[in-house]
Amino acid sequence: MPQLNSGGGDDLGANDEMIAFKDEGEQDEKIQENAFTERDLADLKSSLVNESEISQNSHPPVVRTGQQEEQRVYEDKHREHLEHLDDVTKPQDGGMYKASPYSGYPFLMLPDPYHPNGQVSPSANKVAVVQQPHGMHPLTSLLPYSNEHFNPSTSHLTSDMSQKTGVHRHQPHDLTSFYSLPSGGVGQITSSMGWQSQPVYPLSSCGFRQPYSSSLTSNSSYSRFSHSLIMGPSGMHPTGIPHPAIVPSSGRQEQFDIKPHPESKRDRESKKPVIKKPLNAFMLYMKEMRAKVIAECTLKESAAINQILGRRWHALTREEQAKYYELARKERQLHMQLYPSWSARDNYGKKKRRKRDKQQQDSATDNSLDCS
DNA sequence: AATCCTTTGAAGGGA
DNA sequence: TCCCTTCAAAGGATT
Repeated sequence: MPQLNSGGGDDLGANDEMIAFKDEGEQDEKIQENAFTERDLADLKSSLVNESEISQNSHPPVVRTGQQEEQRVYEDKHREHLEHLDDVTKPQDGGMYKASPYSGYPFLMLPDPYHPNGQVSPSANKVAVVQQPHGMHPLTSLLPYSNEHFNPSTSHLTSDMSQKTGVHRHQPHDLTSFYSLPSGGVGQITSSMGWQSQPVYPLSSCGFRQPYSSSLTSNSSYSRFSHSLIMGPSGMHPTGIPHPAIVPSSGRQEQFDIKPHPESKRDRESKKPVIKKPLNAFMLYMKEMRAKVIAECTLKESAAINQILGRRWHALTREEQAKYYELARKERQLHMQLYPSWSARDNYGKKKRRKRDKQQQDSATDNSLDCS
């Protein structure tokens, strides 16, 4: 069980996450890893025969002008919105949040305060945080997990009891303030503001898919989520903000179809939305950095991209990793508060995996990555 | 259509 | 306490 009550507030459960650093601490090792990370792209590409054939004539130039323009428009559009974020940004986070460079997705970005020489890399040191409507917590991405918990009148949020463990879960913050949305907030949330989907990076210029078009109307965007947990009487969550953590068990969000069609009771039950696991630090890092890797190395295969990201993750400094651990900790914290009875075990068996020889896989992996 | 691949970290269960 | 398994995201590849 996470140590939720270790320090109260945002200090909850921080220590355990830092344990992961112990094996990666040496600074010289970091330098070496940083050195080979420059080569990892070429290494992986060379290992991918098909990819290398495609990209042998150097990397195609990444067209960013459109993206930058969208970014500028987005920032202008939401400048006023962001001005209100100071109200909900905690002191230790002060000054860390700023507008996301990703257009069409309302990230708050965490510029890296630890970057050497004060240099800020284009995107490597920014952490995507879902932007919230006025008066909402930066981690609002996890708030509307369920209608019940999102209801401002749900007073039990401040202190909930886990139905399974009986562990008393204290609220580090007055979450009711986070849940409270401005009246009419549903209609005020534009498609460009809403985080109705997974984080989407504007990578159309480099061929990365954009599963959710920014041109979608609010209704069309929200229509991906239609379960009673998140939908109001009109087929929408009372807040109008569905969350990516809730997806129909029948498939991915983008595959979800709310069209009413005859279904058996069994089918309906089988399509109950699944409360997904909160993302860990590395997953958050991957979500942010995937687009950058794709743009840099023109790779699309996630397995190869994840290999690169895994190595880059290890190349990060402790401070850089700490940002993601902190975000992940807050995500878990909110997830636990919103779903006290949820267990990671609940989703076991949702994926049917084939058994494979792990040792054989490991040896193969070692060989393929032996390029440093 | 379903699953695999590939990464790290969290969580849970069994020994 | 340790070890193992599963899942979380992603999308092309494979079955």
